[in-house]
Amino acid sequence: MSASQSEGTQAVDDDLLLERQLCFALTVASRSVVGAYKPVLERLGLTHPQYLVMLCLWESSPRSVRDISEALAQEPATISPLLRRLETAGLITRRRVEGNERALAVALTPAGAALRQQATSVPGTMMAKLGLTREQVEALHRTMMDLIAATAGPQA
Amino acid sequence: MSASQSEGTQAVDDDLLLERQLCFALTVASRSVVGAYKPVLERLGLTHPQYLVMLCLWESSPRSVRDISEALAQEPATISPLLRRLETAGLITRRRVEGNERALAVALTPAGAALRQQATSVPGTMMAKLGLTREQVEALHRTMMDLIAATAGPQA
DNA sequence: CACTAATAATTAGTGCACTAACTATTGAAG
DNA sequence: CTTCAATAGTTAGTGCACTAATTATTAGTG
Repeated sequence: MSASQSEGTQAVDDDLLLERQLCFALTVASRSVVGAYKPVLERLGLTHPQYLVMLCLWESSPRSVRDISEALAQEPATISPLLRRLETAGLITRRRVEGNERALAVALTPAGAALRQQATSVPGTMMAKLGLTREQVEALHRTMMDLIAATAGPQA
Repeated sequence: MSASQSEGTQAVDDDLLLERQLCFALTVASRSVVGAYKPVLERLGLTHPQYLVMLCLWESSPRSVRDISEALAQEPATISPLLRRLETAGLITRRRVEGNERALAVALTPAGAALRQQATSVPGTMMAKLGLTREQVEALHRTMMDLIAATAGPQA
């Protein structure tokens, strides 16, 4: 029952302490940070996942659902209803691509494009709110990307 | 090309690049790690949030809903239906506390307590799966706790 | 004691995320 | 050309997470 240590049972038991779980800290951190974004994004009328989709489209505008879902590392089934809500909000349009009737062209409306201006202040606001320097944000970002790579890693 | 430099607009625009968003990296990392747990926890018949509740109860068994919700940093409204499913699975019981009819005593059943044995291998399995050393896990954990503290910090 | 505050848990409603199943188009092969 | 597989999106179903509203009990105050 050991775990590469000399003191089998106790070490394994300690590993089951809630506070020691990386997965616990990670999910709480994720929810906390998303929660911190909430009031800021509310002023744009966006939820956090919707904000990510808009970031996506501000970078390049007519994109397919699959393209967006890959950029955000999410299932198309998750993105689909989310896009419907953004369309209802008047920020994007969904049209079939001519020449490929099964693909969808998701594009910004003028309102959606205009929202970008208001969004430019979000990263700075959040950095201030979290009390992080640009360097700290970048370090955290690298750490997260490494972790993502680890999950996608060897043989998953 | 950074912002602490002389070129204002460009830096702000760069901040809106999806790939640079800490919130993006963090949510993807969280989903990825939870996803990596999934097949491992499936063998215990638990989802990831349910696993966290069980960790909680393995540490101390008759606990109130509020107590659990505070330990997990989640709303009681989130925990409530989750506990109902754990009760249906036969892992916990929910009984009113005598002497305080509004509080609920959430306690492990023998089956719930027994499941702990099988769970002892989870942290080690996950460390191996992610290719992380104990030191790396601890460093990541500290980083996340710091980030959580930052969101709870100054004036939220 | 009656009235009110506060506390404990649940329910309703919205939205996100996943898997599995389904429709519809496109492309490839015989 | 027709069949069959691959691709693109959507829908259905389960579960998590939050806010707001509701019910029930307990505690405090006049």
